[in-house]
Amino acid sequence: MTEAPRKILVTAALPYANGHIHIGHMVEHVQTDIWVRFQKLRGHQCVFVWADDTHGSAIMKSARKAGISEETFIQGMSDAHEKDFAGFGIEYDHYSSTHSETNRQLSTEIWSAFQEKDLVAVRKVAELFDADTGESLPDRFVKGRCPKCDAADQYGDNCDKCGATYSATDLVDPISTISEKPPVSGETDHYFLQIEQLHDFLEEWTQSGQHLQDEVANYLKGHFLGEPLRDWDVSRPKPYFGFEIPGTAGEHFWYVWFDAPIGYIASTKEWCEKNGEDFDSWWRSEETEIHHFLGKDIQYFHCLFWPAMLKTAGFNLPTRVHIHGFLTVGGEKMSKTKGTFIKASTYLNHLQPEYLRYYYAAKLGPKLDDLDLNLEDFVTKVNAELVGKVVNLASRSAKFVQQTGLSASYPDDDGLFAQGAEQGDKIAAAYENCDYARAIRLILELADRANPFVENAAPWNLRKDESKAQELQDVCTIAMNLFRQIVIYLTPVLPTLTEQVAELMNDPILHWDQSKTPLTGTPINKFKHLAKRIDEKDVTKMIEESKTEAAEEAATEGPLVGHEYGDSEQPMLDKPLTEECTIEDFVKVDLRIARVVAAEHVPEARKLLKLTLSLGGEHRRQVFAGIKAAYEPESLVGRKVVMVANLKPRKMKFGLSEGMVCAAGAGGEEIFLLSPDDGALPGQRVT
RNA sequence: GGGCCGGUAGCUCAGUUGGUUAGAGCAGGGGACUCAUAAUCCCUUUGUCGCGGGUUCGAGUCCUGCCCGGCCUACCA
Repeated sequence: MTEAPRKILVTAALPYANGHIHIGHMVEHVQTDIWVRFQKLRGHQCVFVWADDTHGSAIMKSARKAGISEETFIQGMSDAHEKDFAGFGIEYDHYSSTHSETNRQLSTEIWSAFQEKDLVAVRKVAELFDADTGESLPDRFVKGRCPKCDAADQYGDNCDKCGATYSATDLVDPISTISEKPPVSGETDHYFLQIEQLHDFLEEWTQSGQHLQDEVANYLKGHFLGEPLRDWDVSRPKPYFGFEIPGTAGEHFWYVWFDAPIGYIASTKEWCEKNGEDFDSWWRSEETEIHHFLGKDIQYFHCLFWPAMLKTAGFNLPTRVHIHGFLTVGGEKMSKTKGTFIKASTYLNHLQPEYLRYYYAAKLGPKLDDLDLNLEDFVTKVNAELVGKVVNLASRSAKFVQQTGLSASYPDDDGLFAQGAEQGDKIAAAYENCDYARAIRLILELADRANPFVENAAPWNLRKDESKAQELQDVCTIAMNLFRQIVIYLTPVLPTLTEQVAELMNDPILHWDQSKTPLTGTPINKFKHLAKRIDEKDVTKMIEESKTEAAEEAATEGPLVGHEYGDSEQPMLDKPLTEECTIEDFVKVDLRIARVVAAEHVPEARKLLKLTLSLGGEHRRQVFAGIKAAYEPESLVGRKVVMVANLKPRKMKFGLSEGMVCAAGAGGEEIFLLSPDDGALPGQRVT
């Protein structure tokens, strides 16, 4: 029952470039990947595009904290994201960034459409700015005492302690979390999209029952569509990391949520250009289905603003928006202190990606319910179902046919294989509806039928009687085919297992319909373990590592540690960190304690002093140092400094310089030599 | 306070348009097998289907009130 090939475009929510991927994100990524792999396996043209979401205040802040440019920051994060996805077998067709030229162009195009339809309004908005950087401060970037209960250290939107909500301008003794100084209030122009003009369209689109889950449609109706839609503020004043709004002379930028979803289109466009595809056939064609996967936290963006944008600019509307719930671990929100805030990379240090893919699949339904990762359940399910029932089928029958291969024709199996083939339609329907939990249940039923078959046929007994060689081969041909059928059904979830089985049975698995025809006459390769059981210790180790990571993070970037000293961030801004180096790189530089034993002016030099440094004993070095403006020679004699002792000597106009002394400072008169604490001796190495 | 979702065996859940004695897996108990990754197979215990009303010949399934849990939201998008 093969359908006509469909043309399907799929997206997952764009990961924000402000942090690493964790196992909560993976729920969505696995959900999406399974759906995409399923569609491809069914023979449809299915393309999965996505990108990093890279703009906004949070990115600026993080980049600054890291002492690097935003561009460098988002590139590094994007690389890390892609690595995590690869580790989990997420097979997208194109990964882009919202900070791309294509996205800028498309954002401009959509913006123009709003302008042409006269749907953009400009109004003054009161807001707070950082005193140093002049940045507009989102509520979460302002802290102060709650105006209601006086609790300290509260964000500008609501109070953790008493639950009061207010605006950032109401905070008592507010400070900017950027400069730690009181913010400055002011007023700037903001650009708004008047989406109320599209109210009727949105009402119809969201309530049609075609595109959204019922809960979502109800939510939108109850919260937004029951009254006039407020104008949507899509601009932020400079400085802002994002795209400048055309015609605003660099004063205004699009709010990150304006250009983020446009990244779906931009990524598609890039993919089209790379693959010689016609862009309009994907985003301006009735033939194409568009499916978005995302979490319930961002549903209103995707179900109100986004359709409004697409409608206005004349793009395809989403065929279906698939919204999922959040991940809990052990019934609770992920917690850093409990070690359940597990990064994707941390998981991969300890466990196989397919285990989590399987577990998520076994628990994912089409609703918005939260998914709970119960670690005991996780171990049990994977070991009992995946390894004990499914994989065990192969490991108990493959080796009996290793010599002979599969029978030339498929033997009578009392309709077992045919039943499995029939079940395939139900399984496919479950996948199609994102009811993976149901799909897995249906698949396990097949395994629960196959194991008793092997039990009753008892190939281990047939083996003992040479006259039953044919029967033995037949029994194993059946067992291996039942196994393979199950594996085909699990392919969207467990792509690696499928590859292993294809190799074992010498027949590639490329299409769902291969589950309808038994494989015969092929050789069977030597059996190798297809999946290890989970060792609970690995789970424990993973939790421990997560705890350690969280503790380290808290130590290095504790919220306001050190802020009482009032150290400015300027030096880091002036000279961002250079690229990371290894300890091997570092030890190449031999830093030593040295004592200044002589110092004199170099008459012809504008900046240099000539120093004679002692490394103890008879070890002397002559060094020309550019510190003339800051130090008198006589004040230096006798003091200890830090020098680069293995620097290649350099011939200068005034003589040979045999090293460098270490100093910091802005330059000119502001140069400060490093000195060791008392006790460090000349000649000792700095490590 | 409002909205949504859920409350079925110790645990995780399934129960399709209301229809006979309410099911599965795991865990527990007993047995078998020994090919397999202490896997597998057979047998087996356990339920006031959250509580109270109502509709119906008949309700886990529909209506209603309440209790409990989760998520969202509280004039913010």
